[in-house]
Amino acid sequence: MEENKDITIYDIAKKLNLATSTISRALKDHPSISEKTIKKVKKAVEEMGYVPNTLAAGLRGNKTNTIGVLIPTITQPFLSSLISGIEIAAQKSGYNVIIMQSHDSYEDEVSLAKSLYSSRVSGVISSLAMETRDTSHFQQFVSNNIPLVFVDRVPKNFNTFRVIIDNYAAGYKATKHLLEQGCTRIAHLTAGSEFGNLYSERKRGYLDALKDHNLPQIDELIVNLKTVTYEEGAKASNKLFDLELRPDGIFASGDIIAVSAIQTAKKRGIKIPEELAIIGFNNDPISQIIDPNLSTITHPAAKMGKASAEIILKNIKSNKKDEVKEITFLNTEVLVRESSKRI
Amino acid sequence: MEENKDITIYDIAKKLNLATSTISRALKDHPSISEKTIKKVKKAVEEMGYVPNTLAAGLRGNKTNTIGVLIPTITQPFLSSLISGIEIAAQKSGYNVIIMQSHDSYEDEVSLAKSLYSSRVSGVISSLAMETRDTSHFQQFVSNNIPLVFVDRVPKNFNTFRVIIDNYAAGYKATKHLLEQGCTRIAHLTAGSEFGNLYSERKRGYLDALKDHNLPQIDELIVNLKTVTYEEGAKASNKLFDLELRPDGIFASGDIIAVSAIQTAKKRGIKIPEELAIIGFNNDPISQIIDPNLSTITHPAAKMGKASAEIILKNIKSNKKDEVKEITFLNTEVLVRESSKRI
DNA sequence: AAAATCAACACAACCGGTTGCTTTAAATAT
DNA sequence: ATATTTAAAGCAACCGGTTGTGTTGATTTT
Repeated sequence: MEENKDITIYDIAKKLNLATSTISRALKDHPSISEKTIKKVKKAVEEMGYVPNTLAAGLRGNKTNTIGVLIPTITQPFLSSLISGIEIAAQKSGYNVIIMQSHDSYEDEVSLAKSLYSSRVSGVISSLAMETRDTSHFQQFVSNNIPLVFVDRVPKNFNTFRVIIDNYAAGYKATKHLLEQGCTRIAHLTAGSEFGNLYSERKRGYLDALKDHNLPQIDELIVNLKTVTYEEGAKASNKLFDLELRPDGIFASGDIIAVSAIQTAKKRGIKIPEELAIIGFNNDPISQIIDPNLSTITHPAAKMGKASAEIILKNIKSNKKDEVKEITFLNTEVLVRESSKRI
Repeated sequence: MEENKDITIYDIAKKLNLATSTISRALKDHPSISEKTIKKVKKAVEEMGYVPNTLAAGLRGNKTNTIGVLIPTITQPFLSSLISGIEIAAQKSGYNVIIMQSHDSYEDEVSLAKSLYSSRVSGVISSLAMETRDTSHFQQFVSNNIPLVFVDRVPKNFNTFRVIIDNYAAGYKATKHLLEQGCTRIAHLTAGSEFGNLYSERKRGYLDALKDHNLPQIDELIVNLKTVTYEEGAKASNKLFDLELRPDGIFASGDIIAVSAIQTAKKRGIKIPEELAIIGFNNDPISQIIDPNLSTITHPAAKMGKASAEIILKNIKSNKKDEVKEITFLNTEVLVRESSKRI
């Protein structure tokens, strides 16, 4: 069992009769090392199969070239695209991404945040867990000058970078679109809590759009789902379809819910979009698979990831702890497809 | 700008008039530290807000409690579920997961493997990039006793752990199912290379099933896609539907392709499953959304991730470098839904 | 030719835990 | 009362790069 010890810069230094500091500097093309030596070092590195130990470098320099991402789950299309966007931007700058899933649990989020801090990530990007109300476990990053970006589901009162869409405007646009298609009884399928001001903002947009078109708020047309799942969507849809006065339009705050509504409606023989126009939210892959194709609101996941990563990269080692951090708004668009196209 | 230096065990040692070694041991409930001292230390840790530095610990101990995952992308449902499975198992044992995407590029894979090695991960789980032919960049892990698990798309000749499904059997089962539904001209939509023996194995199963049912291999019914995308699926499907003798069944080696085939067929007015039975592969979410629902082969992503992680955890620090590593096979099942149900 | 300048590299402390070995003091044995 | 064992904690090297400060010999300046 030969011990396969790692090659270190000490081994290279010994072989070339140089100091470790010279090796270290040569590897980063430091100007005070001669061309000749740099070449010699790099050749030896190649031959001996040296691989730098980022732990040692990180420990000494107190930085790790790693961005931590703390999100509810990676299996949702929106979030996996978000990560992908982060990852591509990070990789381009030589940064790695370490991903942790809170599974929407507050307890896990707290513990994982501590773990991220322990591993001395250079920056953190997070989308809050559904359960989360108190966000003080993120304070450690700000206090220690580790750039922190909240994305999509963000806390309201926390002075750090935020990358979001204008959920209010998006909700307004979605509803307005249905109104323009001639809908007069528009239902809204929403979810979860008022925290994270995601669904609640969309709902606010929905309500204001109605008001601006002189339509009343009808409470029985607004259904609040416990969880954003297909099953809950079907349950809520059935509730709507059982009403004496059925809605002629649905704005669902998520594509899964909208798809569920479409299929539930189809089972009942309700014609889409003639009798019922439906618009979703997110532009998930399923929105293009469902028949009829689902109209939806675009949610620029990859762009949001990219923007978040770039903010992190720009603010690493900036030492502007106490400044007011900007909020980045990304655009959403109404994507009109078959499920809502009446005219 | 107050310098917010991290609290270290030195700070705690100083405050309590103890040695750093005592602090370190107290934090891990070492038997040679008294209960009283342990309590005192933990209280101080709490009060002073000490957070351990895993870099330092990792450097000293040459281990990091981190599992590296190197896969083509995380946006495919199969792969994001795989990661999720890995992550849950890892988190349970106090391990973190660092994820890197090769984007199916060989060059990226090589560079990311080096990066994973640099960060001294305790284990590596990888699914090969499409482009990859040579896998010698993974040798460094095995040589240094870092457990390596290949999952799903695995190399043939590399003595390390592998977690896979029996793609041959799955391809056979899928085809057999179509045969049992009365299909006699079964097409096969496959993809990519012969390397990674993923699609090629499924195809072999397809061919053997035909043979066992005394049906000939018809080359015009076997279409090889360049990439596994909706568009390529549509193109291939149209090619099939343009044939003089159209197929009456399609076994598509992926749900996206199958869904694409369904929608292409529907556009042409081909009745599914009456005129054309279709079965996919993976059991992606879209398979339940498409109308008619897609029959498919289950691909136990989360289980495969869990199994991979458990193998890593079991083999960390085992020092059995030269042993023959086992292959883990997970089960697949034929999931019969509407798209293939004729009887 | 002596002094000043500079290129190129060496020295050694440092980052923050971990761990084998030693020391100290209290408890037990003789 | 002395020797022996044991519990509890201290000492210091170590992991592998990084970096501020020195050192040396060669080149340039006056």
